[in-house]
Amino acid sequence: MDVADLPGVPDWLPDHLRDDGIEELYPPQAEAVDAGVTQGQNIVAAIPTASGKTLVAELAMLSAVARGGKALYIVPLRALASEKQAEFEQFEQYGLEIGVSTGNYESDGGWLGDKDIVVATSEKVDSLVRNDAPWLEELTCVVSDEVHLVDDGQRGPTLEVTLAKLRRLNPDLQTVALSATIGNADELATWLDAELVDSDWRPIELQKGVHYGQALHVEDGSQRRLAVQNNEKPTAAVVRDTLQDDYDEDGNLVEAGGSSLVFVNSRRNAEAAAGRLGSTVRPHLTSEEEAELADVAAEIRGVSDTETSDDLADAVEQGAAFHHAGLARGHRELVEDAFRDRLVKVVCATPTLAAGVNTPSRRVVVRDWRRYDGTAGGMQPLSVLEVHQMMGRAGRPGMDPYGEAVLVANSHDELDELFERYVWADPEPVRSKLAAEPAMRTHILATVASGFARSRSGLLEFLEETLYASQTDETGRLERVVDDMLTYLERNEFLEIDGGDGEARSASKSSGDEPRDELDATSLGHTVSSLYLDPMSAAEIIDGLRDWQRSAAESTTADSDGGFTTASELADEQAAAGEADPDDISALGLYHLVSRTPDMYQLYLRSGDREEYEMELYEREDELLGPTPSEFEDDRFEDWLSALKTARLLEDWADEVEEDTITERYGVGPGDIRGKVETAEWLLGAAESLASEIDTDAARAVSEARIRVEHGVREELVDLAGVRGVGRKRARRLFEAGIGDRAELRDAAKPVVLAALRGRRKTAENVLENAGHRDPSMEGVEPDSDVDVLDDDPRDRDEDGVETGEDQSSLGDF
DNA sequence: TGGATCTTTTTCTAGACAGCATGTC
DNA sequence: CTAGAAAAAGATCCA
Repeated sequence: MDVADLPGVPDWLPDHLRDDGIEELYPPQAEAVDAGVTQGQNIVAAIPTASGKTLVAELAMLSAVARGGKALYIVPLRALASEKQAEFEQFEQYGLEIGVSTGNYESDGGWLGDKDIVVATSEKVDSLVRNDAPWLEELTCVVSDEVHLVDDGQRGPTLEVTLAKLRRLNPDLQTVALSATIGNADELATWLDAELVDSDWRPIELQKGVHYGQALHVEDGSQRRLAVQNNEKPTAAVVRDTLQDDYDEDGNLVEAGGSSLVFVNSRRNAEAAAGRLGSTVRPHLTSEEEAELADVAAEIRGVSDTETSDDLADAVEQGAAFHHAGLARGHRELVEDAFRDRLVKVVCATPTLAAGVNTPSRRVVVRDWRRYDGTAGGMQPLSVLEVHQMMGRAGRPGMDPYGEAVLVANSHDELDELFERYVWADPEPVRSKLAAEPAMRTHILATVASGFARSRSGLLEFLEETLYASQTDETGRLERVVDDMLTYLERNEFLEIDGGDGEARSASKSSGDEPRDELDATSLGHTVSSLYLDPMSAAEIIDGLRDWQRSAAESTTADSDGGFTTASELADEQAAAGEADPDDISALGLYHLVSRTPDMYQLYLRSGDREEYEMELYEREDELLGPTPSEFEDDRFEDWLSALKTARLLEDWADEVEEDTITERYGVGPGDIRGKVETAEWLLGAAESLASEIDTDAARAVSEARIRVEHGVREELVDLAGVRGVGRKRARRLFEAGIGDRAELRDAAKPVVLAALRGRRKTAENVLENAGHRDPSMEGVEPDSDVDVLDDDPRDRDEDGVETGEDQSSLGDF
């Protein structure tokens, strides 16, 4: 189909596409147009990655906007939100406004309601629905990218429920769902009342195969010699083969040496493989490449001063790299960019890269096809869909003649099994996971709190609009889970279930069969829902805070009857007893409280950790909020300990412990620290709201603990670190120079400030300006030479900030 | 005695969304 | 109930 023949799109689009070199639509795209994407028709497009899904979405959104509407593009990852934003910004020249909204980032320049196209994560959209964003009603088109993720147990239900809510909010909403090729795309189409475009057409051919012994067995039945040299591992042989230039029968260069993407099943394996493959790659590098790689390596070392950072830089110098979630954001971006620029020849990655941003490669090697799964008790094979997603990264459009995806077999039996299991196999069908309890807990509360359902029957009626309902005939299970969760939510004072009296009964349609029918969220329930907390997390936090309040009140009055059951009873007693002192809450207690909620992904206990943290627990038990579970309640006790480990990491961070010390002490990567800190920040923010809602005196302490993790500083730096441009390092340097807070910074002698900031004039001016200094100019100011500039690890410093020296600090090791 | 190399035992395991109000070194 | 790569520890050999 010629781009001139597109119905319903803006006038400028055909020319714009031609300028991009697009004259004709790909077959699946044409199919989508025939099915009516540009005319408001609902579409499910199940087509491979890189076969032009984005254009299908753009056609739908641009034609919707051309009709005076507004479009929403839902992505599964924040990183994809920014990738799509960059892509859609090409339309700004035609007067369209693009907005982005994710948890950590919201595009500036006006309200989202004024944008024509908004890009957001599914959770963010859910949150917008819960908080009643008025512009959602103006939507005329929603695109859901990677919609096969409704199959995901944790996050799938959110997408499913959110789509159902958006469609109920606006019955005329055009829904475009983009999916990988899956077994049951027709079921998705039925659910969404959509036309189905199901195709495995690709713009570049993808050849799948399995390597075994000295040969690569290709899916068309052919074999190619691919020899493994002396001490080499099969993966290295495949990578080496990819690096070699390809010639055709006449000796013409067909394809210069290409890059490989190797998928493995653990971070450690990724790092080890990258280190080893460096020696495979190095001989193939030109000297210019080596020089450029050295620059990238230097940048990597600059991102963070940790072992991970060093290891990555060492590998990159050799033209190899690893990629996993323990990397800092900066690391990831540097690796992705260097790989796209073809500077780095091999990336060894965990699944981060299969689901993440677009990083195609000439060849993909799926080295490990099983992955450890504790809940299943051992190694589990990857799903066909997942392996196909990895393999789909092979072949860069317009650059490679074809892509190759290679699985690695270690025995003849495995060779056969891999062909059966992955090469020939179709992806498994996508199944809704909505009926799982954790998902129901959250979404029932949200659905009631935001008014989508006001009764049990209304709730069930709403749930009928989900994929789950369309996939099951067995309604009993859903009803059972709903009732269990309603009971749970009522018991925790998030919901009220009424209707036992005659009035409510006659109002409900079901005329008495269901005596308790009417549902209403309590004020607490509304708070929990709009904070986006799992109700179980909220309950844990509330219990912890109340427990503290109770024991604090008990310690201020000699007698107490204990046994408070409600917040108001507690408040009465506390009024009689006098205020509880928020200073008795230790930061560790609060970090532990949020670390043990289901919203925090806890650290893993390794061998030896158990004893270590049992000791720690014994020493600091009184700082923790709530009763320690008995050692005989195995699971709960284990959780308690790993929450303690997580809390200790947060405490270290808030005690200004160096990044590399933390990564070493807890066996995590720099990216994990950020992740934990970010989650803790969010949960403590939520805890702060809950603390004032339930009327405890803890809010101030929670707020301080939050600010301390946010900036990674001790108590005395909280005020300074709040100044824009001042983080944990600069705040500490200013403090050591005698500047204790924001006010003192405003009045401080400029030479002292300049010296404390290590002579950086620009930085000093910025800092002074942000602190509200009348005349921040540093012109002609010389750093005060009496100021000692700290450059050391705070561990080596005692309370007064005096250097204690090596020998003394090493005593602490015993 | 030291070290290089080979062999056995032990260890350890993917990912990442959200509030709110604005910005690290 | 299930695996397997890599790190750590142990064993062997030779100068």
